[in-house]
Amino acid sequence: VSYVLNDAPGRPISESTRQLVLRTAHELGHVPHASARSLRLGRSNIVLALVRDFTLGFISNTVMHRLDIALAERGYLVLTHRFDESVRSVRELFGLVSPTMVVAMGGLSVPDESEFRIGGTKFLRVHGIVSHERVGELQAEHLASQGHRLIGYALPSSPSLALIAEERLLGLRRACERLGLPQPVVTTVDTSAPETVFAALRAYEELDEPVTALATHNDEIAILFCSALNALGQRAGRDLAVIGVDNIPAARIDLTTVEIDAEAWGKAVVDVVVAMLEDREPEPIGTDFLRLVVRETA
Amino acid sequence: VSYVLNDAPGRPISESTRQLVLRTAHELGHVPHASARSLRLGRSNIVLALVRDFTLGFISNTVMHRLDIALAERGYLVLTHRFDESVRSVRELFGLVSPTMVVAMGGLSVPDESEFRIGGTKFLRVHGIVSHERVGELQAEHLASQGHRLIGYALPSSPSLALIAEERLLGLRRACERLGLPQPVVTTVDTSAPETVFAALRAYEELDEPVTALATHNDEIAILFCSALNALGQRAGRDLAVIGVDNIPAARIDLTTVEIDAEAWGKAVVDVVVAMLEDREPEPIGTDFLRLVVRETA
DNA sequence: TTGTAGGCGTTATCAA
DNA sequence: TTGATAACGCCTACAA
Repeated sequence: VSYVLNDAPGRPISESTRQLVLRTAHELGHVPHASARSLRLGRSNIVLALVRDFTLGFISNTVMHRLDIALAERGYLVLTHRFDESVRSVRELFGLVSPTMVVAMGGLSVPDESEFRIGGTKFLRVHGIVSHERVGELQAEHLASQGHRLIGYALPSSPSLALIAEERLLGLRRACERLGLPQPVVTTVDTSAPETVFAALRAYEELDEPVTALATHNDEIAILFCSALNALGQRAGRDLAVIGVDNIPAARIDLTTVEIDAEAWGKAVVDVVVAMLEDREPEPIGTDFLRLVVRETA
Repeated sequence: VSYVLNDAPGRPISESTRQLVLRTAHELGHVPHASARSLRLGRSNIVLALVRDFTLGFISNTVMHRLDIALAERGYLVLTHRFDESVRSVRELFGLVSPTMVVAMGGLSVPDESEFRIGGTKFLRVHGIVSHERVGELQAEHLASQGHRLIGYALPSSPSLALIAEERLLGLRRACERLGLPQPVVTTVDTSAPETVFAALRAYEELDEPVTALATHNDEIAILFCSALNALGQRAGRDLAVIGVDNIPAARIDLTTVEIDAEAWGKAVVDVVVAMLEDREPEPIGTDFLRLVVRETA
């Protein structure tokens, strides 16, 4: 029965038996039991993608999508879990699911990698493949090239973005130093509280040296600022330069931004994951997923 | 060993044995095996949330979050899977994971519910709890109350939104009919191709009777239109009324919208899921999760 | 080409 | 209070 249902190659099964098995299985409504299979095989074919938050954003979403398709073709199942150490420990997690591989998506700070390697489980941390410091650098370099000196920086308040946000800001700081610009004026913005956006704009105006350009953590925040400027009768690109990150669809009308090539990045992640699943040494992956997209706002 | 590790209540275990078990388990780095446990118990404690796309959006994200927290407290694990019938059949899915319950998130059109009830697996379809027709109605009613007659409607091209989009549009159509307004001018917009937004605006201008108000499928699209109007030197609320749906954070500066109360909805979903998991009859849930939020744009 | 048996890690039952 | 054992459903090595 097992040989028939699994199409075991090179096993001699008479056609009549084969049909009998298939027919009976169908009549009985038989569905193979995943847990039993996984227990016997010693692997589950489940790839567990850990995210910090389901608000994946355009980039991670594209990466997840590619991973899903590519692994489905190879017989693996990608399941996503919102992992929060304060809700459940790694041990508890493994008591509920036995993944063949764990992929920690970007932005997730993982307590200790070795905790995930229980019983030969493979582990990959996606964070680090794209250099977020370089993102901040590109923002600073572009603004400097446009003649700006004092740069405002909009940092998101969301904890799920903190890890990446710090790196981008660090890159921007370093670039400012290297380019001989003053250190940026950093303001924390809560995307669900618009007043923080207006407060940031007011704070910039009250400085002795005016902030003429604003770099934001991502496009969503940049668009918020553009809306706020409009509400004040001002305009991004004219009264204040604004540059975002990601090149999300909503940015593609007029926002200047640092594009992260989600397709290329997704492909790179897929290559590494597949190599690890097949116990091959992964190819070294490229690092150049970034591109400056100049539009109206900066 | 099992009694100790699972803190089995009412089982007489001497303290010395208990300590020995715990110490040894720790020394050996023992981690309980989820598949074996699930096989033996006949249930996995996995709740599989099926989504059409990880671009969950603000609302579904909140719902998922609440579900995750509430079920973790009760010992269940919420795993999300991007389900696409063209990639893998339900049977194949069940060959890879044996969930205790399947929750089909909004926007997912499921081929056949009974397919998911394999081996006593519970099933809930979240779609339908919020009346999306009512959403479209509220949009139309507000625009009519502001004196608008001919309404434009921006329909998203994304297939993952199609199911919900059709319902919202239907509600809007019916309301127009009821209110004695002409049928809306429907345009499909691709959020990743800004030119489709400008094309829609041009199309509205070329009509004999002018479109004075625009209802969109959601806030993200509404914001796109607001940006496009700005780029043309026009302004939402002055040159064209714009109303969205969701009340996402980015909308909270000036967008008029139909808010979906994500917290209340999330709580309702949690209540039903928990009741089903505990084999109780779920309480009938409220249906009033909608509220009109009037701001500058309409 | 088909039949049989053992074991993956767990838990529940029964005997000691 | 502890120990032994069977069984969950599946796959595979081996015998027939």
